[in-house]
Amino acid sequence: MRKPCCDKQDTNKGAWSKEEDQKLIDYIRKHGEGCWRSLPQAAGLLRCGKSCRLRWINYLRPDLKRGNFGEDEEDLIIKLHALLGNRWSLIAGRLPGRTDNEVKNYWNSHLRRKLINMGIDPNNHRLNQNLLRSRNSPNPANATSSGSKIQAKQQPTKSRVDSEQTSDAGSCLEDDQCALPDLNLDLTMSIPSSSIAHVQGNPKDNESNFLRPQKIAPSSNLLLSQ
DNA sequence: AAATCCCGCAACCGCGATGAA
DNA sequence: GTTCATCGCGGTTGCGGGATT
Repeated sequence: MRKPCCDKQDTNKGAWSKEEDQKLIDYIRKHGEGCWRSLPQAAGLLRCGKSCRLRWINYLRPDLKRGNFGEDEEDLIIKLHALLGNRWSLIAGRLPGRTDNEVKNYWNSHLRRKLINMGIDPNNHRLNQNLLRSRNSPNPANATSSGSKIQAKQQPTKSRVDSEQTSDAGSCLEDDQCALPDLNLDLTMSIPSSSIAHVQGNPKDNESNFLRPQKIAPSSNLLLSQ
């Protein structure tokens, strides 16, 4: 049994009711986001602040797109994952109306399997060595990728046992044998003018800023060319 | 029709980062 | 420089419902 995230005994857990949703929406409409710690009490909710924040960000925000991912979105996620690894918030930041949780779930439930069926290791985006070998072997039956559902079912169920979950995808870009050789992942950012002075003063900050998604201004221009 | 399996999604938890005192 | 409170992220879990047996 998991330990509760909040010490308080009188906080609700689990699925949100419509009333709770409405309270949260009403409160944020009036007062805006922020100060999640004190929000539940102020809004009359028996929830911890963390839970409120998550509910708002992942489900209630008015600018959320929801619905199925388009092919262009799928492509973008795959490319960004190849470059960034499991930095879901950073990836979601390039997909308007999508949340990190949504992108993460979609990756784990759809895209991972899709790549596997294509013979690509979803962790490092390289062609699966076993598949490469079997493709070279005289028995073509080994190389087939049909029957995707059956193949998927042979995978250990998601992360529950799956140590593959952790990704070193970012490193594949340094490798000549990356599975996506035609991919030009020229992911560059234009630094907001207000922060240029800081960066110029300390060139090493370029890297650290890039790896710190929450520090990237929403207006940052992350260019992805192909 | 009932039982079981499996998938997708919402929500929770732990932990690192950050900023204020 | 240290401590503490809070926020935000990524990993993980659990439930509901559809698919399969």
